[in-house]
This record gives sequence, C-alpha cells and structure tokens, in this order.
Amino acid sequence: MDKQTITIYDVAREAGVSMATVSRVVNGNPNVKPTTRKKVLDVIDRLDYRPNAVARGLASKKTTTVGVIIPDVTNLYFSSLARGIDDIATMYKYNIILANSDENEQKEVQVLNTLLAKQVDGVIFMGNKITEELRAEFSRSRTPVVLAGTVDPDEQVGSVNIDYETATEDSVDILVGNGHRKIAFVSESHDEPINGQYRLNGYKKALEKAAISYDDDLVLQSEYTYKVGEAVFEQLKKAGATAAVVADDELAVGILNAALDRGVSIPEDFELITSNNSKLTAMTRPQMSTVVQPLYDIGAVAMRLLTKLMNKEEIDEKTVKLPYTIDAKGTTK
Amino acid sequence: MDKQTITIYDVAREAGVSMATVSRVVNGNPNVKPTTRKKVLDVIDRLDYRPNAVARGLASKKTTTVGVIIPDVTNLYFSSLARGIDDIATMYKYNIILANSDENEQKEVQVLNTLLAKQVDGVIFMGNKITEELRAEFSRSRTPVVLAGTVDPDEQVGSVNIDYETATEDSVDILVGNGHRKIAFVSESHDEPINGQYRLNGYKKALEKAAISYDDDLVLQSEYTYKVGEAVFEQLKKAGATAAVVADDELAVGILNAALDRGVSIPEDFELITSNNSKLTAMTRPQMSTVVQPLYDIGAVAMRLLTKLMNKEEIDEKTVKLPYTIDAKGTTK
DNA sequence: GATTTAATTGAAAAAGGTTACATTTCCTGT
DNA sequence: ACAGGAAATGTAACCTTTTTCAATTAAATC
Repeated sequence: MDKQTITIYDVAREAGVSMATVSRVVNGNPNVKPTTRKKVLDVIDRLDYRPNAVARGLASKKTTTVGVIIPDVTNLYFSSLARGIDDIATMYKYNIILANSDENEQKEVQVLNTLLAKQVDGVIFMGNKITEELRAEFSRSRTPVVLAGTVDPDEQVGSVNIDYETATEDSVDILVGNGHRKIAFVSESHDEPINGQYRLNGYKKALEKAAISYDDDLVLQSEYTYKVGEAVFEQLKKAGATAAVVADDELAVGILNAALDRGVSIPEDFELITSNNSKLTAMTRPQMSTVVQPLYDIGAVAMRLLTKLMNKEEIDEKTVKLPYTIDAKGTTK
Repeated sequence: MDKQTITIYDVAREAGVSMATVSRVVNGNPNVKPTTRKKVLDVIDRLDYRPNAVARGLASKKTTTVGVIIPDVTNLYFSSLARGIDDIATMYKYNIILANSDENEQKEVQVLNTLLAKQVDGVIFMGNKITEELRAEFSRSRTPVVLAGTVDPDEQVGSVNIDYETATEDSVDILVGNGHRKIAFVSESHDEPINGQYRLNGYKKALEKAAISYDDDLVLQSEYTYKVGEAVFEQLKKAGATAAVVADDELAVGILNAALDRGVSIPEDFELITSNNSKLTAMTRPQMSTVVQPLYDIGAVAMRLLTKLMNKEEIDEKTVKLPYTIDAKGTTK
C-alpha cells in the first residue's frame, strides 16, 4: 500500500544514470559532471527523493547518531549538559539517542548495549561511577566514548569536566574566610569518585589549611533531590554546622528552603555554597552562591571531543578540564 | 582491523544451521526445535553475538526508535514530558532520538525530516504551533505522530494534553474570587493556539462571568524565560494589574522574584497563578499556586498512544485530555 | 509401513544504500 | 589524428538482517 517510497533506483532510472552516480551527487562527491549533477538533482527534486539513513548506515557503517546516557533529563544539571551536547551534535550533523539511566548500574549497562546494537558512532556518558562492567563494555566495543561531567580515575576514555577538588576547596576556603569552623560537606554517595575522591579531598585540604579537624558528622551523603532538603538540614543543625558546601543545586535549594522555613536567616545564620550553577541558583531568594560550572560548555566540548574521536583525528589531550569560577551571591556573606 | 564484529553468518556456521534459523531463535520464533535452539544459543553466547540493529531495521523496516522533537530540554516543563516519554518508550523497547527545536519553525521541519530519513517508527512532537509545512510533512510521511502538551486544532494527528481553556478559566476564577478586577494574562505568542485560542478564551470567559471588561493592556505576550520576569512585572504594574495568570513556570518565577525584589508582598499585594506545576513551583518562597498538569503522564500517555499507532491498533480516541487540578499555594490568598 | 500432516530448516531474495574497481568519455599535447 | 592520463560513469559486490517459500524431517494416523 505504501510502496510509494522512492529509492535511489528510481532516481537513477528516471535520470538515466547509474545509482552510483546518484549516490555521488547525494553525497556531494565532486567527481560528477555539472550537467549530470543538475539532471540528477532535478529528478531528486521532482520525485522528492529522501535517502534512507538506515540503508546508508548499513552500507557505510556510520549512523551519524551518538548515544547519550543521562541519569535524568529532569535534572537541570544534566539537561544543561545535554543541551550543549545536542547543539554541537546538530552542528556536526549527528543526532542524539538519549537514554535515562537513573544512575542505575544495571540500566546503564543495558542501555549502553542497546546503543551499541544500534551502531551509534559514539557515546557520551553522564553518570558518576564507571563500574568495571561498564568499562569492560566500553573497551570491548571499538566505539569512542566521552564522559561529560563525570570522571574516570583511570582515564581510559575521553572526559570533560572541571577540577572538582579545587572547586570544593575554594568553596570551603570562602566559608572558612567568613569565619566558619563547622562546615559541612553534603554530596551523594562517596562511592562515586567525583564525591568520595575529588570533592571530599578538596574539602579536607581546605580544612587542613585552616587547621580545622575533620568531623565525620559534618559529612553527609544524600540523594540529589529537593525533598530531602528538610531532613538534611535537620542533620546539619544537629551536627552543629554553621555553613555547608552542597554538591547539587536541587538539594541545595531544598536545604535553603528548609532553613528559611524554620526562620533561619541566610546568610546571617547559615551559609551555603552549591556546586552547579544551574538556572536554579538564580531563582531562589536569596540567590545561591555557587561554583560556576560551564554546564553547557562541558556538554558542548564533550561532543566536540567525541566528533574528533569518531573521525579518528589526533587528540592532544583526552581529558579536558574546563575552568570554573565561584560566584558568591546571596547565601554567603 | 576491527573485522571482529561477528555476524549472524558466523553464528550460523559455528552452530551448523542456516542464518534463518539463527534469526528465528534470536527473535524468539517458536518454530525451532528446542535442541536446535539451545545449540544456537550456546554459540551466540560463546561468540558474544549481538544483532546489528541497523541491518535489522533495513530488513524489517522497523527501527524501534521514535523521534522526539522538543523545544528545549533545559525547560523543566518539557524535560518532564520527555522523561515520561522515555520511560514508556523503554518499557516498550523503543529508543528516543531527541532533538531540540527552539520552537523555530525552520528547525522543526528540518529536524522532522532528518528523523524521518532515519526511519523512526513514530514521532512525538512538542512545540506550540503546527505550521502548515509541518502538517504537510506529517501527512506526507506515513509515520504516526503524537503531540504532547501541544494542541492541533485540526486534530489530524494524535495528541495528549489538558483542557487549557478551563484550566485558565479556573485560575482566573480563583483570582476573581479573591476580589481582583485587574487580572493579567501572560503567555507566549498568541499565534500559538494553545495560548491565543484556548487559554485566552478561558481568560475571557472568566472575565465575562465576573462582568469584568477585557483590557488589552493586561494581556501580555512574552517569551518563556526567567530573565524577562523583571520587564514583564514592570509592565504589569504599569497596567495596574493586581494579579496574574502566567502560562510558564520559569517566567512566573521571574515575575515573582521581580516583585519580591521590589518589596511587593506576595500574595498580599499581588497574586500569581502559574500553569505547569514543574518542580520549580515548590522551590520558590512563597511556593507558587499553580495549575497541576500531570506532566510526566502527558509524556507517558503520549508515548503509549504512539505505540498503539505504530502497532496499527484500533484507537478509540486520538485526542486525549488528561485531568488537571489547581493547587493554591503561597502566591494566592 | 505407507500416507498425511505438522513441525523444522534452509536457500535465496529482498531491504536501500556505498564503494572498490572497471570501463568509458573527454581533453591535452604533439 | 592519436597516445596518455584525467575525469566521469557504470558494474557489481557488500553491509547484516528478515522473510517468503520450498524442501526436509519428524510425528501422527490407520
């Protein structure tokens, strides 16, 4: 019934040339006489021929599609990265297959496998921990992978991020400078190197510099959601914290609001620095002081790096660290 | 060098059967003798064979991939829909190609075309206005399309949304009930039927019921971003508005903060009802009163509807309206 | 044990392109 | 006018599956 899809054969026949020639003009191959090109182009236009990307992908072994594994599109941190990724992907004529993983290791592996089955030309992974299984899949397939906003201590694959350690150190420095001695550090699980290794290290270093002894009660592991803010704030108060560095904006807003709802003045009674500079940080009152990560750029650069990898271009540095700043807004003095 | 990709041929040879048989066991076709199945399965396991989805797509004319056109992943309204879409897609073994359109008509058409070229089995479109060109592409291709959070007055394609007209009417009713006579309506362009037709109608109806005459100065068209909130609020004050119904959460937060920053008490001096119930509405102080749209569900139901369409199942109703409620929180009395 | 009938399996034709290689056409110089 | 090389075009193999249809094998019937 819908046999009306017209193929390269039809064009070739109508134009009186071989399909190879049609293929050439479609792909912009210069080895075609201008008059022939015009003739073919006219037929393509008349027949409204649209090349079948699947067939093309099979024949050329390139799908111009990259897989993007994201914990949750609904999280502004990740969606900002994703936006950067997609824009650059579009610029280089790639499409994005986006898959939510919920940071669930099983889902991650499964999703990666279906992406590879679909023959994506590359993969951008956002998450936190690179499990052994994941790493194994990465190297088993010859498909290039770039991590965005994610670190792999082993540096096996490409990655783009910031220096989380010094960013956290800088944040704590500010709070120390404002006179705090009971500074909390709130992040997701320390199993994730980005938290348990880099950020925590930065936190410890800053404490050390200030000769403040490390207090386990001030280091909290919590999921990154708005609603746990209340509970976290309670814990912070119980531990006697007077300031906190928080690794996620949404969580930070939860903590901020929990404080405000309890009549705590911010930044007078409690100071807060968050880590991502997603849109949210400007939307609270007071506005949140934050590490300014170039979110969009992290995504964009990751995608750009991936294009190079897919092109087998020479790469000077597989791991790129983008600069960050710290924007002291309303939640710090 | 990477000729190590093993195909169905390799499996067939190793297992001593034809590729047809391998294909059958891979696809769970019951017409295979159990012993043969086991034999093939063993080889598949040993060789770690993974079917090539592209070849499969070419042969079967099904890619188990759907295209999703989204204005901006970074907007919580849309990303919430997207999350619903992806979850249901995953449930039905589909993947999502996500493409940002920026609500740019040209981009929309272009993106749709590349999605169709990639032979997606279906398309979910989020946007606002369905241009003629877009509609033409929709019907030219035989690919099923479902609109999510988007209306097509012509109801040519499937769509899932809420009743924007009554939702807006209800919102205005509340403000009227609170004694307001100068109620503003702020949305994006009225060229989009969802605003210019449905919401505006609801707004007018409510005014009429309350015998309030329509005042053009109280009806603003603005882009949906946080940063224009300031300017919009200024306009609202100038027009003498004492309350507003806003069609987008991010914009509403902008307006709210602009008011607060100017020392306007909310809801005492100014009331505000927003429209999407994205996460944001809970994050402001005061929390925003809002139309509660089942965002995730709109996406989920849209995707579910699309699976039916792709399956050529009988559909009772191509247009589904999900229920909404109104949650009067802190920005209304 | 011969026939039917049903269950398995295989051969080969798609599916719609790309591309290496062969062939033909076109120029240029002599 | 013709060799020689470049440019343009065509031929056909290939990419990896699915799927139709025919062929084979096994099971069932009397």
